[in-house]
Amino acid sequence: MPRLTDARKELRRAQITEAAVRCFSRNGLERTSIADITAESGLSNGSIYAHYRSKADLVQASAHAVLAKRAETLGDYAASDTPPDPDELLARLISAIDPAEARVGVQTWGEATTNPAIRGIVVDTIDRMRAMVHDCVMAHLVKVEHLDPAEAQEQVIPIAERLMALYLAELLRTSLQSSTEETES
Amino acid sequence: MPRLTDARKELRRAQITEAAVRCFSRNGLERTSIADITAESGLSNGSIYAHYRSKADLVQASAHAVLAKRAETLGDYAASDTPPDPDELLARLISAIDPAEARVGVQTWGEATTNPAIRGIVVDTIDRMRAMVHDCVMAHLVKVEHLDPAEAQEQVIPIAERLMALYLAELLRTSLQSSTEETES
DNA sequence: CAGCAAAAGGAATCACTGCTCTGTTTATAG
DNA sequence: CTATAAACAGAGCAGTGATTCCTTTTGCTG
Repeated sequence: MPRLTDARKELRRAQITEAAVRCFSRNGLERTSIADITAESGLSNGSIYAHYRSKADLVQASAHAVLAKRAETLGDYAASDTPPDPDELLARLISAIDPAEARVGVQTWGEATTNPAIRGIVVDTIDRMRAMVHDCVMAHLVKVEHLDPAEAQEQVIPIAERLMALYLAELLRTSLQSSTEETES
Repeated sequence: MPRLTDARKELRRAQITEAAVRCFSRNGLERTSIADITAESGLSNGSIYAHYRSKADLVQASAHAVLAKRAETLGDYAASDTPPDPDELLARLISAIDPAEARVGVQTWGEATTNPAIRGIVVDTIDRMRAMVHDCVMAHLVKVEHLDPAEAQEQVIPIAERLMALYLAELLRTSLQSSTEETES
């Protein structure tokens, strides 16, 4: 049964979402046409539909890719066994922000307000990140600050909340800076 | 020279933007057609174009209306001569959030990432709000906490930054809650 | 290698939407 | 009250863009 091997198929899908993300970051989710993505990916109209059922499907996959990548970055820090202090963690998260991806991320927030599928992805990712930040801060309070777990439990929530808020605000700020200048990696 | 008196003209414009905001909050900026706004406002296609040059123009006016209203709410608190303590200020701002407007607000963030006109409005409003929060916190530190102005100057920036971030995060959180249930005022 | 199904290409389709245009109605100034 | 120019209604136009369909090419399996 000749068809693309799974690995190759995954590559094509990635190639398409990456092109899509570039287009989205430049022109927004809705003002990007399939033709734009066709041109950017070097593929053709029809072949995109061989990999994604519809544009909505592709937008969903792209949103997921961008947000998941962001959560993964955080996951790396969270896994470290010397938990960074909260301000340090925030600084690292902020320095890992890519402007183009920030733009698409903020676009997904806007889309999420009216599109249930995207909302699911956004809410889910934010919740997961919040939980990781929470754990990270908790670990720091206990391991580095040597707080009593019960005491740490009391302090951790507002700290995690504040970190998430500052991070989201920074994403917004980045996304609102000159959109047409910097592009490539 | 017979035409609508200025007050009446302003009323019509407001009637249109209010209808537009309701549509946007339900379906998003791009998925709302002029026909939708026509139906929602009880007016007709042609008459909308008598008041707004284009859809982009109308979107801009609606965005401005939503954001300006939000800034105005903050302005009221800032003008008070008994400056609220920062947490109190935040609580008040949050309680003044209207879900439908939060949705449109977040949509404007997404739009701002690729639309210079909207970006101008968004950046401008956020800057103005940040300045007001800054002044408000400063006033509280000096008048209520009786800090030395020089000392207050040092502390005010991170506090204002944190307040803005928590407020923006709350706007986002609100906008991501069930979009199709609650609507009316 | 050969055969074949899937993938790629790309022109054609079709629905949709922003905007314009032509009367018709209405609010205002005198 | 009347004249008038703007506001309004709503059908029509033109352009756009997602999706489909059919043909050609390609990568996989036996």
